[in-house]
Amino acid sequence: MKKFNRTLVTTALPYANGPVHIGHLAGVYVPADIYVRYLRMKGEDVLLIGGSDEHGVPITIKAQKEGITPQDVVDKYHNIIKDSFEKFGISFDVYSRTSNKVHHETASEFFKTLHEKGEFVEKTSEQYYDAEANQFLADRYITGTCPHCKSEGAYGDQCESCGTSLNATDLIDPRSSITGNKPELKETKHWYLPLDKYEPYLKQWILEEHKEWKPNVYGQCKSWLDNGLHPRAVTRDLNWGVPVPVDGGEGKVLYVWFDAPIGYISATKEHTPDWEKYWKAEDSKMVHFIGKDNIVFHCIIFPSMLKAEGSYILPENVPSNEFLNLEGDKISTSRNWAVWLHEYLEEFPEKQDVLRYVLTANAPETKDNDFTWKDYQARNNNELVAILGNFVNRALVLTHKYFDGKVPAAGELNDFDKETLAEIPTIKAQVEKNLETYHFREALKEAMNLARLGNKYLADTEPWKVIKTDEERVKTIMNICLQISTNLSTLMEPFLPFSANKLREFLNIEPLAWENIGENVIEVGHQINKASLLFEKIEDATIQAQVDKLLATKAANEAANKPVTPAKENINFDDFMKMDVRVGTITEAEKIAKTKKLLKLTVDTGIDQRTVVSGIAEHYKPEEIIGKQVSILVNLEPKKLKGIESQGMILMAEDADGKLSFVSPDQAVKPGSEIR
RNA sequence: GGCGAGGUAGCUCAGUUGGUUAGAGCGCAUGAUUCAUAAUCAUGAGGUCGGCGGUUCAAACCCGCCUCUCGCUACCA
Repeated sequence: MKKFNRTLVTTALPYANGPVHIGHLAGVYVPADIYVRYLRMKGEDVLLIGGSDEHGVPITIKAQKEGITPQDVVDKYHNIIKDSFEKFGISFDVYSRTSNKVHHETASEFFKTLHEKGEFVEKTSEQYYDAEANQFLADRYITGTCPHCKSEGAYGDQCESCGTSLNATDLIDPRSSITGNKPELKETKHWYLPLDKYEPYLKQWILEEHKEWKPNVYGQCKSWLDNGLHPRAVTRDLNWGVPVPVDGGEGKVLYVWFDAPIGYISATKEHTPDWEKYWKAEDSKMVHFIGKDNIVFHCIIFPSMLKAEGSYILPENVPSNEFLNLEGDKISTSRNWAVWLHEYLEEFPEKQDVLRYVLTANAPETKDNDFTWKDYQARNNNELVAILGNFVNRALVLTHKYFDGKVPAAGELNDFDKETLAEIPTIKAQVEKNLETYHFREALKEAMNLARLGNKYLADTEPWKVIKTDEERVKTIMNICLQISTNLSTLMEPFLPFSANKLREFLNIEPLAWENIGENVIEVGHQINKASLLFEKIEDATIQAQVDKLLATKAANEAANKPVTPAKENINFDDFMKMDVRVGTITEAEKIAKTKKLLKLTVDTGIDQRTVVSGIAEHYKPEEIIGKQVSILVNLEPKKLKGIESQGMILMAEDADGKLSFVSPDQAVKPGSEIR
């Protein structure tokens, strides 16, 4: 194995268009923090780098919506995010931002270097341009009718209604969302990084030399590499970002994904004039902590950029977590389905470690996981309170009770004492092994075993009984319990820094080095402090309040967030009368094979029995809708879908969250009844 | 559509190069215990390892097909 002399740890840059939530913490920042705290305790040279990603189109859209400048948006969220991380004890050496001067200079230099080396390909293409707003339109700024499902309001890059990804030029009747005008096509030049050029190198580097990467990361890279890489545009027509620093770059900025990872470099520069040794020395190890949505950027694109530049090292590992869900649903900023860190800090003061613990114990390391408040409560009450907090409390209380809080001297150790103490180095080794291979969940579990060991030791030695007959023996027992407690304060430091600190206060000791674990470091006669509680039980009412809050916020936001679609143009009565809508009864329903959404329905329209293909399979099961009365447009011209002729259309009401429901008469009526 | 990851005890997850009775934590049951925030300790129940088929003396693990979940996906439509 390669020997490294220093480690550079980067954490994905959170996008500064909203606060951060538990998903961010669980996926990236807590594991990264555990890792660097561990390395620091071992006395290694390590930097933890982070910062806010402040460029890109969504920020300009948010600014426009709120009537403020993009800088206002990022200032606001950068401060909230930075503050949340600090309060959760994420021990950044530097937490920077991509809108600052150092970064603009660094990114600009980087681009120029590649440009001068001839690493870019320049290409001209046609893009939509809004003449009135005098700017090119990013895909997200163009809406129109989806060429596939014909629904309106599709974006230039994707139709949210049918999920298809699109090219802006495919949209029917495209509109600029800035002015509402019809945009025109205009030629524009962009710089592309020819990823295909680095493909052979990347294949060797990842597929051959980094088989130890996590399966999700390795698999994703392999998928990309096997499919072949293509040149990728690294500039955009936009005015918010790092300006393209070469001729012809006026009015253009670096693509946010080109600019953001360079943010790691700028942040390091900002932190230390010695930044180059972390980025360029062969004996430096770089590790990127990211979420699974970032894999391709950190494993393919950024390495290609670094390779193109030529003087940088590439990451040694890219531990990427999957996603954390919340109470069974995907975490979503726009739907406000999240536990926000700044809110948690207010509502659960002094409980940072509880969340750190729960998120580590249930981290989405191998697959998406679910965070529930009930699990949060259970882990706090049954693990932190009952196992860790309780053991420490027992040890301290007994020491005060029998020996006035002075560490007693151990007498001769019996076999059980020796066996117990011998467990400590074993646990230490297990924790190390797991931390070094990025298995934080397992590492934490092993660390908790030390507290379990303590509880078992007490149960087996029963000092509260022995004290009546053999005080000398109890001195030995308590000495060992205090040794375990001391070791716990060190072992838990990477995971639960606040509690480890509190425990040291109880024990009245200074921070220790990782290598002290397993050594007898607590002095005989040392006075310990009066114990208070390391963790407190969390009551049902507290948890219920959080669940209620979540549900209420969700409901409120759904109502407020989704504006009702504006009314369409007026039509005359004759137009309306052209539509023949009837009440029909569903008599048969079956799922159409190999489709996600489609059901084949047979409907009794009163006029006839007819077949209708309807995209409702995600909302209704075939067996539960038979006999249902629905509204059906009977004179829509037939259309073949998946080889089945659909003769009409079932009318559905679509809720803000996309949920469909039938439009049905509120009492049974005869099939064929007209709806007017 | 193509591709990737995942589907192991009620819940959350381990299972090394295929090798005996498939493990852990939480939850549950029973017992012990009272120093401790009714916390702790011991014991136990609970699994056709997503489904079907194949390779093998031997499959949770290798191969094929199917299925469910999550994700990625092209100047493809």
